[in-house]
Amino acid sequence: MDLSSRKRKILGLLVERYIKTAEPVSSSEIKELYGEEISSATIRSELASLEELGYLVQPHVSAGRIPTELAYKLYVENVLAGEKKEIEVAGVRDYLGKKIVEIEDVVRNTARVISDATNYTSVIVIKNTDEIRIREVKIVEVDAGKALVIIMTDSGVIKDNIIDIPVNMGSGYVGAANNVVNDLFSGRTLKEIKSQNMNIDGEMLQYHDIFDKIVNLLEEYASGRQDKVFVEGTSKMFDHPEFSEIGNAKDFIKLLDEKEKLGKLMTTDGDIELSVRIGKPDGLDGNCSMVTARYSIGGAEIGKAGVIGPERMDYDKVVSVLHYIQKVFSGSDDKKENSNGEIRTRD
Amino acid sequence: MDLSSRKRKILGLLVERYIKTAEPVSSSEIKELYGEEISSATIRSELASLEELGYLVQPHVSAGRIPTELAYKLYVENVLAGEKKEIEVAGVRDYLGKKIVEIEDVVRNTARVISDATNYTSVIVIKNTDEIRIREVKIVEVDAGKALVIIMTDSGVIKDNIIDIPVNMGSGYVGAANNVVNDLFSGRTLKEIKSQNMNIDGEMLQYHDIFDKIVNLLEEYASGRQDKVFVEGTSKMFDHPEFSEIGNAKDFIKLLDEKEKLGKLMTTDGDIELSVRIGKPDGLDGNCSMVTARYSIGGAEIGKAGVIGPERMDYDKVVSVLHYIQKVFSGSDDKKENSNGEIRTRD
DNA sequence: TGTTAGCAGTCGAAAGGCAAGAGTGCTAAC
DNA sequence: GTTAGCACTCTTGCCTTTCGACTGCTAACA
Repeated sequence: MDLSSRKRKILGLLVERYIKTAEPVSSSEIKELYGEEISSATIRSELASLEELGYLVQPHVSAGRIPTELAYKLYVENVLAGEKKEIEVAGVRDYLGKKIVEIEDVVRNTARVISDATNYTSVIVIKNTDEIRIREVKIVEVDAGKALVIIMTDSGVIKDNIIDIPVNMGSGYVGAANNVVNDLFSGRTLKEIKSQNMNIDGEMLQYHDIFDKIVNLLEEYASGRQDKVFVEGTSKMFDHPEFSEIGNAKDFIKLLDEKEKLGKLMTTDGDIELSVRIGKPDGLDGNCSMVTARYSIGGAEIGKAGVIGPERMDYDKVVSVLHYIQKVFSGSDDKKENSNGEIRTRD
Repeated sequence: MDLSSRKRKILGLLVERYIKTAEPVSSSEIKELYGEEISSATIRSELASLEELGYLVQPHVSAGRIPTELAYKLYVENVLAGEKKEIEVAGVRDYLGKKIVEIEDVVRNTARVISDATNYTSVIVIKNTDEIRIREVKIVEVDAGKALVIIMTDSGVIKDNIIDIPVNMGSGYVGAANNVVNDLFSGRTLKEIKSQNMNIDGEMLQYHDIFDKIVNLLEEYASGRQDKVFVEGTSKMFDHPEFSEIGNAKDFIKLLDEKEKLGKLMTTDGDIELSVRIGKPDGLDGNCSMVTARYSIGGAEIGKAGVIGPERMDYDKVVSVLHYIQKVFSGSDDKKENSNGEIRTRD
């Protein structure tokens, strides 16, 4: 099943060429690219053999070859195994100056930067995971029987939500609840909170209700039902010829339109640092591909950032950009001290 | 310049027919629709006359006629002048049960409902106007020198923002600032606050800085730079044949992609209850039309809700749906009491 | 003067045919 | 195992023809 080194070289050249031109690649084109002396006839016989092995197809008999999913996967393996290209993406580091910023603004801007740098549509999902570390919880009464719960983490304010609280409990009630809840939650992740099975007794019992509601809120985030999905650069897809056919364009936009489905798709690959998914077998319709990377800000895991585009995608560039974003936002190449978050990088 | 009643009738039938079929309408088709006995030759001469007047064009000599912008505008005038169709849109009233909900969730869902009911792409912009009445402002310290400002209004929590505060001011500082700020802001609109020229003196002087920052925040909202734009049902555009040409589709998606521009476009028509804009002269490219309506929740003006689609749009339906949404959300047909917001309706 | 039937004329869309070009597979020779 | 040469296939573009849909015009009629 292993390919000869010549086959590998030819296949690699063909994939790269096709990524660039979106046209079937002929034997004579490869001859040009090959470097050493070799005849097109030899290449033709290699191409025929690669086709037999399932790496290539011919749209029709008098056309060149185009790569199959299998070929892309092999190509991507090589990209991931090799050194990442060093890419500097303008405008990213500006966000790192301020430590506390509204997380959604950072995310929206990150998405835009990724889209502009890669020229593909980018998607970021804020996964409300139970790995996020809570810095502080604030309960603020906003109306009779209603309170706003604000959950602050290392990476900013995640979300605010309204909960019901008991009425007629006196003016000190909310303040006291605040203290109790913070004793229990501050500095912990939801995972820890759930696994720790806190003991609530004596005076604390009266806040049991609020405690439960906050855990419920946190779990609601963690369940993924509330994942927030940000899409930027939708119109970039039109720059790629596969979407000049109206049917493909429609499928693509539909995918982006259904935010929940898209969010799920982004997160189904689990905890992989950087994952590349190609075509139908990976749950993507209409010969699309998706490259996603873990997305952390200053050590706190936020969710996934990624790119979605045609199967014929510039994987090398996309992987490099995402890798760079990952590196910068994780804070690992920054002198900034990070108190309590783990830092994860690839290298 | 006034049209004969027969011309008006023919033009009306033609526009409606074209809205339905997206095909040029022939004289014999109109003959069928006309009801009374009339020959196609007569209609042809009327059509020729309407073309001369600028209401119709012929794609080519052996085709039927299609309406021009002028014809649509006349048609829309009639739609707006006539009785609104009574339309009941499923799923809207569910949101009105709870009074305080996160405003963004309501908006997102409203947008989806509008899109589903009309079968066009819908856009809602939350205009951070200075007409929004502030219920309460909460300042919460989140970090040394950083505080989270939460602005609550009748229609929910609008937004939270981080501001810098003086360091080393003692633990009571933020609490006291809260009281001062609320004395000044609660129950007022930004407009009132700005026009009132509050006098800040004595003890209050030390909070001057915070006061200014909050006013700045509010003004930033009001300036419109921070308008939030929600788009739903992007893929619906593909259901309409004008977007089966890739160029048009691209223009349309680009328009939706540039959220700031889109937001501005939505709000440039000022304070009109329900506005219809058709084609280039109204700032829209690629024969698009846009119908927007004032969008209030329980008396508090939120922004604009609208629909964007091809020039050949079912204006009658769209206007009815938006009118219904407006009516329901304004709270005017609901028994729910509304304490301090003005209620505005059309009828 | 307005309305109508009839007819010639125009133009687009679809279908068919032809030529050019691109690229392959095969074969035979090295 | 590699290569040159050649026949073969299939797409693409272009042109022509045909068909059909509508119109505008004209002449007759109320």
